[in-house]
This record gives sequence, C-alpha cells and structure tokens, in this order.
Amino acid sequence: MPRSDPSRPVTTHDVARRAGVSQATVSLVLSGNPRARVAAATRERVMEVAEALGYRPNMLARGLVRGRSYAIGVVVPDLTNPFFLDVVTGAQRVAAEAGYAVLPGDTRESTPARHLEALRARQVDGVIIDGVGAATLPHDLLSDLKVVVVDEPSERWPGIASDALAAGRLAAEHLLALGHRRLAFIGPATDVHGFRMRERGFFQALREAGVALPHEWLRRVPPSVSGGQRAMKSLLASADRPTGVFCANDLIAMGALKAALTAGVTVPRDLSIVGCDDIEMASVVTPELTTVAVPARELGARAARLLLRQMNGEQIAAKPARLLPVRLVKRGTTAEPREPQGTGDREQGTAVDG
Amino acid sequence: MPRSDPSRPVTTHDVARRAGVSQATVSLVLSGNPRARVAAATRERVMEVAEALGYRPNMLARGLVRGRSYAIGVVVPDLTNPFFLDVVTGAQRVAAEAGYAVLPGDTRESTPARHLEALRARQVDGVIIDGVGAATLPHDLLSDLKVVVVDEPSERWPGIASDALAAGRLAAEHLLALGHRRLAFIGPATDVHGFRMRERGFFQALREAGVALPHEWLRRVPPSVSGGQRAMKSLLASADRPTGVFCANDLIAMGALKAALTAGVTVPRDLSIVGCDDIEMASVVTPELTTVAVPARELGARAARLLLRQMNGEQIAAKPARLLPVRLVKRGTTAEPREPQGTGDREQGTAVDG
DNA sequence: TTGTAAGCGTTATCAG
DNA sequence: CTGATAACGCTTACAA
Repeated sequence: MPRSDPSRPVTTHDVARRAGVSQATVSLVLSGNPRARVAAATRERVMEVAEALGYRPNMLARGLVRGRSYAIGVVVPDLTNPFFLDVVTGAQRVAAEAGYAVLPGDTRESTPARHLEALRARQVDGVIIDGVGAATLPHDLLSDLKVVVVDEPSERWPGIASDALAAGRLAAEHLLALGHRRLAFIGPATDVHGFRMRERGFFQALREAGVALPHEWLRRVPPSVSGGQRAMKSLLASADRPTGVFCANDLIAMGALKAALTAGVTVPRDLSIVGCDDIEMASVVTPELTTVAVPARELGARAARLLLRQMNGEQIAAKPARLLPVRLVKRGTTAEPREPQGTGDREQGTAVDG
Repeated sequence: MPRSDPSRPVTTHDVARRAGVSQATVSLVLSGNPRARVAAATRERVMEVAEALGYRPNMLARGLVRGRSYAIGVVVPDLTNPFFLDVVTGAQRVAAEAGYAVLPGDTRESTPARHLEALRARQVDGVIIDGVGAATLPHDLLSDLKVVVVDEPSERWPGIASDALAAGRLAAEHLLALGHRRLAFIGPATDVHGFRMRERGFFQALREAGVALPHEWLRRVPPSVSGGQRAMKSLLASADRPTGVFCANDLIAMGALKAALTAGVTVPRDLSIVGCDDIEMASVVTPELTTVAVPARELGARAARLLLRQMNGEQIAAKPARLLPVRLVKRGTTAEPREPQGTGDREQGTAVDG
C-alpha cells in the first residue's frame, strides 16, 4: 500500500508523513544539499521511506524554485547530417552525466530564431549553437541565456572550434602533393564560419602553391548529398574538367562521388575527391572517401562542458582556448591524376592507361 | 526601462503591475484559457504591456500547476541509424506544433530502463518507444505514464506499426521473381518485433515458394553497417555462396554491399542485395540499394499524434488501427542471378562452381 | 468582469 | 538538528 491515491506521484509530503518528520527535513536529506546536517538516524529513515514509496523528485518544482530547468538546448542546421548529430550526441553524454537534459533541434523546417524562442519558453539554462551563424541571430534572443558557440569565434560568447582552416589546407596539400593542379571546390554559400574557414584554408594553400582555381570550378550548393550531386553533374558537363575536387563536407563529397560514378567517371582514376568531417558513411561508400576528420563528438562534449561551467557561475572568456586538431584520412577517392585526356565513352569506358 | 531588475525574467506580476490589473487577470488573458471572459479593453492593454515588456510564460511554473511538463520522450536503440532519427524527427514535428518538446535518447551507451528513469524524473507526459522491446521493460517504469509503441503490437499500449511482415515478403518475392533460389538472410538476434516480422515475412514467402534456406546462410549480427560487413564477409568466405541476400535493415545491407565489393564480388551481377527502411543513404551508395521503403517519419508523426490524444484524456485502444504500408524500391543491387560459375581469383579463392 | 487566495512540489531561510 | 514558513511563477476556483 504505497500511498493513499495510487495514481498521484509520491511527494516529499508523502514521505515526510510516512517517516514522521517534516517535509522540509525530507527535502534536506533528499535534495543532496551539501550543507544539510541531518541526524544519521533521521536521514536513514527518510531514505528508506522514500525508497519504499518510490519517491522521485519533481524536476519542475525543483527547477521553479531554483530558477533553473536543468535542460540545455542544442541548435544545429540539420540533424540529418551525421556530423551534427554527433555534436549533439557528444553534448548529450556530458550533459546527462551532470543531470541535464538536452533539447536538440534543427532548423530545416524552422529558423534558428524560432527555435531559440521555443527553447527559452522552456527555460533552458543554456544553449549550444553550431552551424547556424550565431552572430546573425537577434541579440535579445540570447540575452540572459548562457551560450556556447561551436566552430564560430565570437566576442560575445565562449566557444569551441575545430581547426577548419587547417582542414581546408590539408585537403589542398594532399591533392597538390598527389600532383593535382586542376582543382575544383564545392561548398555552400554561407556565412557559417566553419564552412568559410575550410574554404579559405583550401584556397590559401592553393595560392601558396601558385595554383589558381578558375571561377567555373567554384561551385556553390547546399551542403547536402543532392547539392554535391548537382554540383558535380554540372562540373562534369563541361569538356574541361578538374582532376581533383575538395568538398566542404562529406555529404557534398558523397553526392559528388555519386554523380561522378553515375556519369561513368572512374574515381579516383579520373577524378579525386576529398571530403570533410569523416562521418561514418564516408568509409562505407565505394570507393571509400578520403576526407578530413573533424572530432564532432568531442566538439559537442566540450561545448557542453563549457556550458556547464558557465551555468555554474564560472566566467569564461569569449575566445576559444584552442582549436581542436583535424587530420587527413587518406582513403580510396584520391590518387595521382592521369595525364589529361578525353573521357571514355559509355560507362567506365575503355581505360587506355593507368 | 523594461523593469526594475533588468536581469530577472518578466513575470505575470510585472505585467500586472504595469498594466494596472491583478496578476490573475494577466494570467487569464495570457494563458489562452478558453473560458476566460475578460473585457476587450483589459485584454488589449495586458497584451500590449506583455509584449512591450517581453513577457514569456514560464513553462516550469505552468507545468507545475497543471501537472504536466509539456515534454515527451522518445526512446530508440540508435539515433545514429537514420531510420530512427526520422522517427524522432517525425514525432518532433507534430509535438512541436502542439507545444510539446521532445527528449530523444538512444540506448547505445545506456539501457532503456535507465533512460526511462531519466525521462520520468523530468516528468515527461509520455513516451514513444521504438525498437527496444517495450514488452521486456520493467512494468513499473511505464506506469502512470502515457506510452505509445512503434512497430510492436501490445496488449497494454496503443501503437503504430509498419507492415514489417509484408516488408520481408516483398523482399523475398522480388528476389524469387528475379530467379534467385540460393538465398541468405542477415539480421539481428533480437526480440524487437519489427525485426522479427521482417524475418518471418521473408521466410514465409520462401517457404511458400518451396525454397529452403540452409542454416549457414542465416547470419545473425547487430543491425549495423559493421554487422552487415562481418556477415557478408563470412558468407563469402565459403565456396558455396548465395546469389541473393535480404538484410533486415539498410545499415546491414550497406555493410553487406561494402563487404561484397571489397571482396571483388560484383553487385548485382554476382550477388543481389535487398535492404529494408530506405534511408537516404540507400540511394547514395553505388550501386544504389534495392530496399523496402518504410515510412519512418510518418510512423513518428503518428506515434506523436496518438500520444498527444492520449494525453488529452482520450482513451485509445491498445491495438494499432492498421499497418502502414511498405513498398519495394527496386534499384541497383538486385538483378537476375547468373548461371552458377566461379568467382574472381584473389581473396575468396577460386570457386569451381555453385 | 476582475480581484483574492489557495495551491502545484520544491528549496531555502530561519527560529526553536 | 529539525520544523515552520516563505517563496518560485503560474492556474484556477471563488468571491466581490
């Protein structure tokens, strides 16, 4: 016989009554308050009764009085992109350990602003923002809210970032080292800092090597598989083709790979492709995607830790401590370029030489 | 000059004071209570002031008094599997429209029980359970909680399901129609109903066609890419190989495809592969995966609607109304089997005949 | 029509 | 060490 009304959740009052102490005492022992000095015997009894009754604290009530919801939001552009999902997952793990819930949300069929709005209504204690251009958000949406930005330097909020510039450089250097000079770039037209830096790093390394990239080989598409497909298709439509291409993320790269194979272009023999992120699928496609690995989960985990520390009152500098390193993962979509030549006829054509 | 303490959120009291009415009146007009009869002028003024002050209701407080948190949980085995992510996304869309937040969580590095525990602590109003064998969960974890199960018939809770039996049958019939008789199955050893039914449907159709499947060709692996890879690798290690294989989900199928291509087996010429789910990646790999499309987002959306209705006090029968239809999507990994013949040289050895 | 007042389940500050 | 008691911000009878 747990309690009177079997359908009502057990409260501290129920426990108090049953244990013969005041409700406040129950709260004292059950709320894990460090400076709560309760007699061992009392504490024991309260805990026993709580256990027996199946008491579970009501987070809503606790949150109301403590002025915190113990929930954080994570805003990303697209949860469908495994990279962002990993960021969320990484954050979720450390948040969960600290007793925080994570409310993830993407802005595919909404806007960052609307999302933030909803998160605020839920009194989230903080938000992690990744890939949606935090700087462009209405300022008041983020006031009186702890925020951490991922992959975006900010004067206003602390953040954590990967070395996106290096990512672009690594891709360029790899392609260059293989002997490629006819290079293309496929990436989104965006103000998202991470993407911009990947692009900048790529072009920087190209410039330093004295390699120019013609305008027609800079393709702007959404950072998705279909974007990559479209870009590659049009790139291949011209007689004058690049021998290597860097894609701003793996989704684009996989789309590009798909389009190339569909067009009968042999990868990497006729075309080398480098992606960025190193999502799991990168090593599932055939040939496996050469890419630049970015520690997504680690980004998410660190962002969460930063947020947690901030919510615990710690003041954290707006400048990110250091950039998380990225590394080139050489796989099957890159190789030395062949001598310039026409493309085969149908399908894979008849390769003349290696 | 919004209010006295610029760092404290605006409350109904602030609005009331500023509008010269009582706090209760503010609540009346702002809480969207239908049977709240407030003078038009008063309502107008309150709304203006609320707007001007930037008032946002505190969901915690509202939830506390209304006895609801306006949040639901979704428990799936693996958010990394795009299928489950779609279920979550589908649920999220309809939940958001109704003002509900969703707390997604997977059981990769946790257990369903632990997750439910955390969700209850947050006073979620209900949960959607998919792919984790709801029937095997400790009963008391789901008491006094509204629940909807996905892809799992239950005496206890209402649910929504796809026609998993048909999915398996469709796969078998397709392979059979192409002329395959030497068939294999790769799927998880699980008590998750959806998986079991896919398997059962497959074997049912096989039996009806008088086709037997030798024990060695029934491979049990985790429902992941690496599981599929492993299974296919060992399947190919034997001289006696199947000509067609049905994989319990697309992740397995993609792993199987990968392993086959890696082993130098040409798909679909030497081996046909059918997956299940039709995740986006299924049409990105080369060759594109033939699969059975399952309406993941629709499942999630309907589950959420069912849950919402339940939370609004509606009594909903435990038996699912009807199964959502699945359909075969013929793509590039299936074709007629070749006449039995040897395999390529290296690796798998030289098979003499089938 | 509007104001008063009683909670919702906690936490936290005080006296005892 | 423990028990009243006052919030937390809001909803909702009920009274004016």
